[in-house]
Order: sequence, then structure tokens, then C-alpha cells
Amino acid sequence: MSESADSQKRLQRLPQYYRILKNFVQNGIFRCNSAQIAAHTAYSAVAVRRDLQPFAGCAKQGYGYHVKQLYTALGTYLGVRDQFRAVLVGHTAPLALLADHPLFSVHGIRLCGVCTTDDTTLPLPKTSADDLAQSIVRWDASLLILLSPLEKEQLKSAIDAGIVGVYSLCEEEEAVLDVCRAAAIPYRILHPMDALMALCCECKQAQVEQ
Amino acid sequence: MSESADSQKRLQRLPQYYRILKNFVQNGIFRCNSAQIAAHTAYSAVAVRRDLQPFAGCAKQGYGYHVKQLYTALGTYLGVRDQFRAVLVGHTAPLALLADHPLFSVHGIRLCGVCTTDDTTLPLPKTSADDLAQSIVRWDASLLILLSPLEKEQLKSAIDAGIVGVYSLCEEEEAVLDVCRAAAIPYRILHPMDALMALCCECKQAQVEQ
DNA sequence: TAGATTGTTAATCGATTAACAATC
DNA sequence: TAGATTGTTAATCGATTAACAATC
Repeated sequence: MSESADSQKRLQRLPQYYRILKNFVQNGIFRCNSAQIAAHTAYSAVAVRRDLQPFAGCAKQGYGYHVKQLYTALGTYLGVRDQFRAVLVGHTAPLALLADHPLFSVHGIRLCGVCTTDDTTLPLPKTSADDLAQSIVRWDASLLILLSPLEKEQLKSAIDAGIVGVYSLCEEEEAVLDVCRAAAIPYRILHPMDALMALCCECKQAQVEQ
Repeated sequence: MSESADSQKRLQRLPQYYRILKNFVQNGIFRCNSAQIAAHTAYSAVAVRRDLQPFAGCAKQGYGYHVKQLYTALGTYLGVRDQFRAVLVGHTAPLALLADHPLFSVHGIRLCGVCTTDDTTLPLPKTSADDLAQSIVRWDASLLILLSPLEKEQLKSAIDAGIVGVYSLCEEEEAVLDVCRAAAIPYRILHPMDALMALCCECKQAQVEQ
């Protein structure tokens, strides 16, 4: 279980294994092999074994993985018991949806406030973009979850105020890229709708080929 | 602008260029170079040039790209004028949110129905999982957007009924993987929350290192 | 002609796969 | 001992980068 230099791609696969193992635990399965895990993913059994190498303590040759041990070890490694405190930035409707996501009750993130101009009925303290940095200090927040973009300066102040990681679902990514890189803090920028457009393009090509 | 075998990674970057060019068009910028595009992304100018190679007709050496031409060509290639008809599957609240996303009014996807057990006020025809296949035929739908999982059999019937591409935000991915691979239709499975967990893990590691 | 920029080729890098060794 | 399975190394593959050629 000793730490190894996780490449970002590998790290991205670990939460998926974690979810699969959680299902195994819930279904009373206490033992599994790499092929059984791989069956729930787009990866091969060899890839799973290599990814889980840092958790070799939970595996035995000729036997497979000890589900519960591995689940616990993965959870610890991923920090699901660390309760990172996060501020949501954006409009109320998407925020409410995200706030209801099981992740926030189960997987180690605690929402501590929202930053929005809307009226909100969310049971969370509220702030504005101008007061964001102060609120981050007051709430002791360490994560920023962006559904609406922030200006570079606002982002810089947020990081100065204690933000250590940024997660963004905004289309505009330049500010996050520039500021987070300069500050050398981890970030993730997702474009779910771009993936949908790429899918359409592939569907179109598939139709033409026929 | 001749078609080239787009790798999936490359294809995934095109919608992003498309959005950036849309901004250029809206801001009255009619000319740009690869470095200016790259500045809004996590990629290099060389990567941008190579990705845009199939659209060489919109570029001139020593000059750069003709923004409007490139925007139009990319849009055509991506199929934004093809108006794919899509069915949303899942619970009302997330569906309503997704249905409001600008993508569905602007970027070439037309929602034609929802599949949910909830009461819904969405101004769209409604069906149940059992009647999904029939509804797909009736609505002439070609895309499935999953916010809740379907059973393998339901998915198979949906594809038989005319679905040519599947987009999933569900945690369970085995059914989509198995059925879409077997049917050889394009699909995308996204796990936005896994990315958030991976981010937390990275933040944790960064803190330990200090 | 000089400067700017795309286009292209070769080199590098990293990730995945395949084969098999080690071990329970 | 035999079978199952992880662990590991070498080979392959693909994507990215760097250098520079071509051209406007």
C-alpha cells in the first residue's frame, strides 16, 4: 500500500474501482479477482492489477483481492474520510442539484457554502463573488467547485484565502488554467457537453459509412 | 477539410476549439493563429495545428486561420446543424437542469422526450422504461442520454428501435459497455464525480508533501 | 525580401498490452 | 502437486513534442 507516483490517468481510474468495490461489499462479496473488477470497466484485468499494485497488501497470488480491505485502503488513499470543505460557485438550480448528489454526503466532501447572486433556498451559508475570499477564510474551505466562471483576480484571492484545489464545469477554462498552474495547485476542468458533441460527430460518421 | 481518421482524443478536443472560435466570432475577431486558440486550452499550439489539419482550407501559412470559415467548417464536421433527436432518461430534477442547458438549443441536439417515473413539468412527451422502445420509434429518436441506468435488455431494445449513440452520466457502466460494444454503436460514459474524488486525492497528497 | 505562420517529419515519451515468472 | 491468480518485464502502440521545412 506504499505510495507510488500516480499518473493522472491511473489516479482517475481509482474512484471507479472504489465504487465497484463498494458494490461488492454491499452485496456481501468478500473476495474478487482483477477480471471481476475489470468487467465493470472499460479496462483490462492487467490494467486493474497494475493500478492496484500500490495496494498489494490487500491481494494474494492465487486468491485475488480481499474486497473489504481493498475498499478501505482505496478509500483512505482517495481521502474519502478527510471531509474536504467545499464552496459551490454558480447559479441556484445547478447548485441545488449538485448539492443533492450522494457524493457530498458519502464520499468525503462537505459543502460549507455557496457563492451566487440568486436567491437560494439551499440550507447553506451564502456569499457573493466580491466577498468570496473572506467567506473562504470564515468557512475554512479548501475546495472550489465552479459551475459559473470566476475572474482571474477572484480566483487568485480565493487561493490566497486557503483554496487548495479547483473543480470546474465551466466552459471558460483559461482563468482556471492560468491561475491554478501559476499557483501550482491541483485542478480538474470537465466539459461534459463537449463529450456529447463528440458523440454526435461519431454518430454522424457512423451513419455516413453505411 | 477532407476527413481523416480522427482518434477519439483528437475528436474530443474539437468541440472545445469550436466554442473558442464561437467566442472569437462573437467578439468580431476574424483572424487568429494556433497560439491564440491554444491559450484558451490546456494544449500546445502545435497540437492545435495538427488537430486542425483536416480543416487546412481555413488556414493560410504566414496568416493563420480564418475564424469564421473555420468555425463553420468545424460546426459542420461536428454535426451541430444535424439536430440529432435525443431522449433523456432519469429523474426529473437533473433532467430539467440538463434540458435547460444551452447545448440543447444551440448545438445541434433536439430533445424529443423523457423517460422517467416522476411527475414532470418538462414540456416534453413522457414515457416509461417499459414503453421506451416504442416511444423511440414514435419520436424518431437517435440518441439516448442516461442520467439513470437502464437494464441491458432495455438498452438492447432501444438500439433496435433506432438509437445510434448513447451518452451516460450513470455510475453503473457495465450495461452500456456491453450492449453498445456488442451493437458497435458509439457511446460516451462520463464520471464527473470520480474526477472530483481524484482531485481530492491529489489535494491530499499535495498537503502531505509540504 | 523578411517575418510570420502553418505543415510535416523524426524523436521522445508515456501508456497499454502480451508473455510469462512468482507465489499462494 | 496443480490450479488460480497476482506481479513484473519486455514489446508494442499511440500520442505528444521538437525541430525545421514550406509558404504566404
